[in-house]
Amino acid sequence: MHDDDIANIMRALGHPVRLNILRFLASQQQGECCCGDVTESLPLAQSTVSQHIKVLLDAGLIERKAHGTRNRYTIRHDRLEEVSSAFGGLLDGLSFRAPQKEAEPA
Amino acid sequence: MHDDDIANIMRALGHPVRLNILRFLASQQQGECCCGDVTESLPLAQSTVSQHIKVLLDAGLIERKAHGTRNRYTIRHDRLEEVSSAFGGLLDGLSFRAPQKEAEPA
DNA sequence: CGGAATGATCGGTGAATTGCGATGAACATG
DNA sequence: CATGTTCATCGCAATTCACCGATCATTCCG
Repeated sequence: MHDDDIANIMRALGHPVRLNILRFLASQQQGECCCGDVTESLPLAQSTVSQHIKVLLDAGLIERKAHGTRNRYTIRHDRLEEVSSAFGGLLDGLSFRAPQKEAEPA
Repeated sequence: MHDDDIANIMRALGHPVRLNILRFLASQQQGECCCGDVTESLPLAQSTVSQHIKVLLDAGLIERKAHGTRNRYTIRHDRLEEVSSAFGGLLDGLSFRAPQKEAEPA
């Protein structure tokens, strides 16, 4: 994963409403979870929620499955794994300046 | 850590230049690392770099120490730990909708 | 004290984000 | 086919972001 991808995903995660939506989806996982449900759980207009959902979609964090007249959204756990490891890698890279040598000064 | 804090930090991490700056700081850790050094490593104006540094500062990800006429910047590893665990917690919360029951169906 | 260097901050510009209501496409149902 | 539901998308306004050059405060040095 490149910096741009990571940055993209971080930006997608960088809004409290979006975190809320993700959490809501996670909590509803097994059942229905359409845009309307999400909208009801938030003090925002439907169009705004749809917008936020689109950001999450574009970042690849959620998935849309058409289901009759509704759209069912689910979290992409596979992607979450990737994000997790990319983030871990990022933090690793930042920690104590990844030494070039294979052993630390004994 | 609240959603707003997490979102804030994610937003701070949500720009490739800022990731670059962090990495650069990490790589220079032991020595000097002032704004000028960072600026030289990027195709951006000094004021822009300073701006990005401010974002990282505000997010608490780096630290400024005055050092004569220069400012020395360092990564706040303590904070990075916090971020790491907060992020882990977030992902945990999103994974497989944290079951209410203490045991899974055996 | 008079430069020179460093770098934060200010003002400005254009692009992107966030929010909204309104519209329109897709689908189910009578 | 007409109607109702769901929701993505389209303007639109307000705010924030990213970037820049210019300026100003601080500090060092002669």
